Amino acid sequence: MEAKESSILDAAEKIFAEAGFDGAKVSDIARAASVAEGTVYLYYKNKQDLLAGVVGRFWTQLTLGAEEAIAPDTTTAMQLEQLGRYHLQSLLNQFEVVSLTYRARPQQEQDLDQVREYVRVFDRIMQRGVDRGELPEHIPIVQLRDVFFGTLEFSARTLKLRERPYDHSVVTNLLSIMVTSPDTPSGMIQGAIQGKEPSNRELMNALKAIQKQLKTSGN
Amino acid sequence: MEAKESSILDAAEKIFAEAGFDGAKVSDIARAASVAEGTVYLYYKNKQDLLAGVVGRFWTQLTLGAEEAIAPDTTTAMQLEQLGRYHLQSLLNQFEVVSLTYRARPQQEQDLDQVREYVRVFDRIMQRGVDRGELPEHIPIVQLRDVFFGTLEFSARTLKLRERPYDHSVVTNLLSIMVTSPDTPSGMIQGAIQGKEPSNRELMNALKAIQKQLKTSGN
DNA sequence: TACCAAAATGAACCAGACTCATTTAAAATG
DNA sequence: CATTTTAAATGAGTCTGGTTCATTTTGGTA
Repeated sequence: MEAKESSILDAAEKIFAEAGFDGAKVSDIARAASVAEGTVYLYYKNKQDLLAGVVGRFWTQLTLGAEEAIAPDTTTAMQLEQLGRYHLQSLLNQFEVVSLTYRARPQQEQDLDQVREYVRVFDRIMQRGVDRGELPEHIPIVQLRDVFFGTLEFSARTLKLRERPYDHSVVTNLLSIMVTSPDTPSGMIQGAIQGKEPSNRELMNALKAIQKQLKTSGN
Repeated sequence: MEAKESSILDAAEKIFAEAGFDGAKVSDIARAASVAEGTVYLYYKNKQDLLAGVVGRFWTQLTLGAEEAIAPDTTTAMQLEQLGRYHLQSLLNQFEVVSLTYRARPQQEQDLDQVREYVRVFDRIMQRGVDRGELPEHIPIVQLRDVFFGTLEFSARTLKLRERPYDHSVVTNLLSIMVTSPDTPSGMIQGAIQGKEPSNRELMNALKAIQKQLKTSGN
């Protein structure tokens, strides 16, 4: 039966999430899934492998949700904002399961693949932005991917630590420093603007810099 | 004896780093430290607490090293670059110990404190930048801190995954999107510049944006 | 040297992951 | 249907490794 496997996964996710990996007993998971302890081991080699199953499924589903959350026919900046919002909300809503990911990493390669699949959503958005001419040709996508996901993950931890809910300014600030749109000449400046008033000195600095750049660059 | 406690920590760090938390046996650690198994429990409540000790010491030492790595009398951008270089190098050189941090998190608050102490190095640099007038007044330091450390941690993972050594462009790119210096009007643009040629179209866009900004903002 | 408190020891204990001989259910065969 | 074959499920028992604690050793003091 296929249904049994996923019922074991469901039980495992529940128990892992509420007790943590070490705190969860395989016997508890078996009971929650209404099977004998030995049955779990027919489907998963060991407890680690079971965790890998839970984590892998989570990221697969997250990928599906991400594809849905992104409007295909809009600007790159808008798509990044949608992905950012979706990602941060998911991290916050399912914080425990996300945390389990770190427990799975070293072992099974399998669930790393799922994570890899997930980050490709970002790569596709950026690549399309380049193809459309919305982004410079030689933009370092891989490094920006680390900026994007790294920032969101640390922001999620910060919010959890301070027991704060989802905060959209995290996403907009992140985008303002990543994407140069007509309205956001620079991340730092943008941050200051939304904090209070725009600082003319900062704007002038940036302006002069660009003018110098234009003059000195040969093309 | 105080020396015995740190010799146990040394042994634990070594064994944890090479075998992982689960793979490390307390009996192995005890043998490596040349004490009996029970002696370990005189100094640490349990295996988790021992891990917290290792992790806590690591971050404390990292903080000391960071303070040293930063020249006190230089620009904010330079100090951030120094901290970034130091941090990324440390993450790469001691990747295993850093990974152990995640295993310690949920439990003991103690070692979280050490991590908190570490990130304050960043806060101090930024705050000084504001005080000196190098940075806008209302810069969102806490969010930028997540950008800084989140990006570096994810970049370190990416480099490890691809078995690449320290890459300074990670730090410079990060700074270019975080800090608006005279030479880096915008992160995206800067990325394109160092990738190949500067894109005039991008520069013009940013220029026009700033001009518009200057006109429309009342002050 | 005798005494004491603190430090150290490691055999024994025990929780919990994992195994496997046995049972039960399902499918195939005639 | 009855019978054989195959697969799935069971849970009592094994075993590993973290933790405890009665006993021993150490180092200082009278």
